[in-house]
Amino acid sequence: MLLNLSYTEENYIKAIYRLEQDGKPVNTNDLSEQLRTAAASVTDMLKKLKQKKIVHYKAYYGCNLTDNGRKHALMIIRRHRLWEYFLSKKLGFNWDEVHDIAEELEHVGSTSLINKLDAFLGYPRFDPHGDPIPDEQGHIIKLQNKLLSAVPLHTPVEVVQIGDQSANILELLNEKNIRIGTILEIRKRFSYDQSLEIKAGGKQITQISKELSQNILVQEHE
Amino acid sequence: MLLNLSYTEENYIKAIYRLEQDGKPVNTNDLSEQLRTAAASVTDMLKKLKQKKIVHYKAYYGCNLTDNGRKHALMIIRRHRLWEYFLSKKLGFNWDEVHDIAEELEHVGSTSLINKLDAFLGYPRFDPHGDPIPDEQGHIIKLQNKLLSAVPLHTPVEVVQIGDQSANILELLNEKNIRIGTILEIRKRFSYDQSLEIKAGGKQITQISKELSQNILVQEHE
DNA sequence: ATAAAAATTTAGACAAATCTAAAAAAAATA
DNA sequence: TATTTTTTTTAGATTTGTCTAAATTTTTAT
Repeated sequence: MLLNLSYTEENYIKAIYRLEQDGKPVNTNDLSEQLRTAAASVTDMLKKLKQKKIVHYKAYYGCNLTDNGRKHALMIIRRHRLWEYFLSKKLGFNWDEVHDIAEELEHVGSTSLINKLDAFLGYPRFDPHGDPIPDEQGHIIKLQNKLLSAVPLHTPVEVVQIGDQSANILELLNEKNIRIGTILEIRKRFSYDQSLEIKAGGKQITQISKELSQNILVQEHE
Repeated sequence: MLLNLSYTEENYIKAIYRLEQDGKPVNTNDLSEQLRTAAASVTDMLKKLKQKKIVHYKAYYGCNLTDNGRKHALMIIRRHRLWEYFLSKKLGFNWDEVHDIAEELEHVGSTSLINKLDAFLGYPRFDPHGDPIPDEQGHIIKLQNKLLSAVPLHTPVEVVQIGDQSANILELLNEKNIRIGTILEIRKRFSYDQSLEIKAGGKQITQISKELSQNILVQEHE
């Protein structure tokens, strides 16, 4: 049912999916930045993906995934997140090491491989960063998480997801002993740079920059 | 220490390693057949691999792996066989389904991935087809197995390895209930086509073609 | 030893994905 | 609205791995 796509095409689809979250069309320039590829190359690829009915594309307007394209995206994400779970839970990698390896493994396309891996792992619903794993049909749990930056003072919240997947952010969070499940509470908010002073895990006090606070997703804690 | 190679280059190295087993130089034509690629393309690639010091190559003569090339080959084989073991033992695939998937997984190059996978699997020494798995240093157990075609009549032997890895042969062996560990005994040998009549697993009588008998490796059974 | 056959390499072309530089369109600004 | 700036596309070139057809070298057979 789904076409066989090249490694490169899959990376474009993933990037479009990521940038598309609000329904608006995705710019060529934003895509070119996301993929670190010249804008001219992106234009070429978008024409190709249009031909394959993976994106809607109009010159000078931008692109969106078709229903079919979105299915592809969800399958790639499913593969990526299942491998991340495997690497972290079975092979003992740290959560800040799994992303790059999963980035390669996700392109191995066999459907039966992924479904058997899913079963082997016990049908996990979230990857080690707290992101939901789409099921075999491409259904994905929608979370109503808040950004830490939007949480009021003195309200205990639980870390449930990290927005950015770079090794850099995960290294920083490790340093501060913040991981999925950690309870946070904001003590002060500095309006000068919108940085925060928080209590992490019930005792440790630490400073959080604006950028970081916009990449930590939390839920209320009882 | 080892260079980063493309998917394609790795496939050439694997094919050369396979054809090189007896130390003699590998012909361009044999390689081109093995890889299902035009001989002219093979010539081009051999020049490139020579530049990268992966093969010794002289025009009209043939090629051999350098010591460095052989190290690469052993690492690719290590990755392939560890994935085959994982697919078969952990995910529950049949042994005739694992080869093609491992063929893709083997190109994911992370060394720490493979070493952690090895540990997770308990450092297995043989893959599901009975082939030895090279260790982290590239050491590989040399087996002195016999081809079934070379075994005398009425001598019980144990299947320890399958030479050819195609799904076709494995399907045929499944049909005949022959797998690693099965005890075989040759009952008759037909000189017309060198086919065999054998007893498999102590009771079942079945016919084996010459081709098949040259791809079943066995050891003496007590 | 010489001619015929087989194997291998060279030459030139092609497809995929990329690039830079220039042109064109859309958006922002005056 | 006219002009400038930004974004996007077109044009033409590059790299990797591939192909076919022709030329060359090696091997085989007469």
